[in-house]
Amino acid sequence: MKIATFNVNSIKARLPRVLEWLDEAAPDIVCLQEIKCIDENFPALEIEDRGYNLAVHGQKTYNGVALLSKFPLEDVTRGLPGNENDPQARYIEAFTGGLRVASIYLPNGNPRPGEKFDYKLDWMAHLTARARAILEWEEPVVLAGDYNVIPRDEDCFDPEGWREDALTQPESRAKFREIQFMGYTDALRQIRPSGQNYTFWDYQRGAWQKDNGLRIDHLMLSPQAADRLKDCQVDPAPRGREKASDHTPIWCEIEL
DNA sequence: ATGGTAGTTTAACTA
Repeated sequence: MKIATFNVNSIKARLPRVLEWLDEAAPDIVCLQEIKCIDENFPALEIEDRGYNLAVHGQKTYNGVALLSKFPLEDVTRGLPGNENDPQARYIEAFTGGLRVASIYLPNGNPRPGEKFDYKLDWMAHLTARARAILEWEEPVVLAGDYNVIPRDEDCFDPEGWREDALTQPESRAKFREIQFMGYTDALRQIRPSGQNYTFWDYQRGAWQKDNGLRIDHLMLSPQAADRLKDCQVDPAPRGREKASDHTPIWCEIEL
């Protein structure tokens, strides 16, 4: 079972890129973030033509997440349980193909300090609570998406330059580690304990050409998923194409 | 010190 996550930065602007990536990478389950459209405007026909079922939690202009799966999507949850009055569409979860999968678009949190950073930490507290609740069910789980957290300095091209950024703050990193300490495994670091493995390069200042990247898109696995993890890779190719997203896909293979 | 890019939307926000 191949599970991928991809922050597309507008599904409308990115549709040709996403379709060609689906054809070449052939993931079984896909978590999309920043679709930037309401549910009715999601290009469902083009995706369903590729054999995917889909569940969308959309929003006008900003945010928006979706799940694609070759298997039926059951028990679909839109928004984080316990955070029902959150106006921002950043979480969708479902049971599909024998796994529980969530597509996560965690708040950026800049500028910091301020209400954006407070919102980020509050949102992470709700995510942590959900992760803990799910863990008790002892299912294979993949919590995948754009976490907007650089877990360690080695995951950033310029740690000193990013020292004041919301993505590297001790509070952000501590909440990310809390998910690990309760029992979730960072799939990429399980398979590749060291090395860059960036998933994001800014559009500005030639970041892609200089390989000035960040590792902020993560696949977090419950023990029942981690025990069956076979591979995990960043796929940098989509970032180098015309009309690319500023993120690139990352995927893992789980033998169920 | 500023600006550099992209998307949505059409001036300003988010990233």
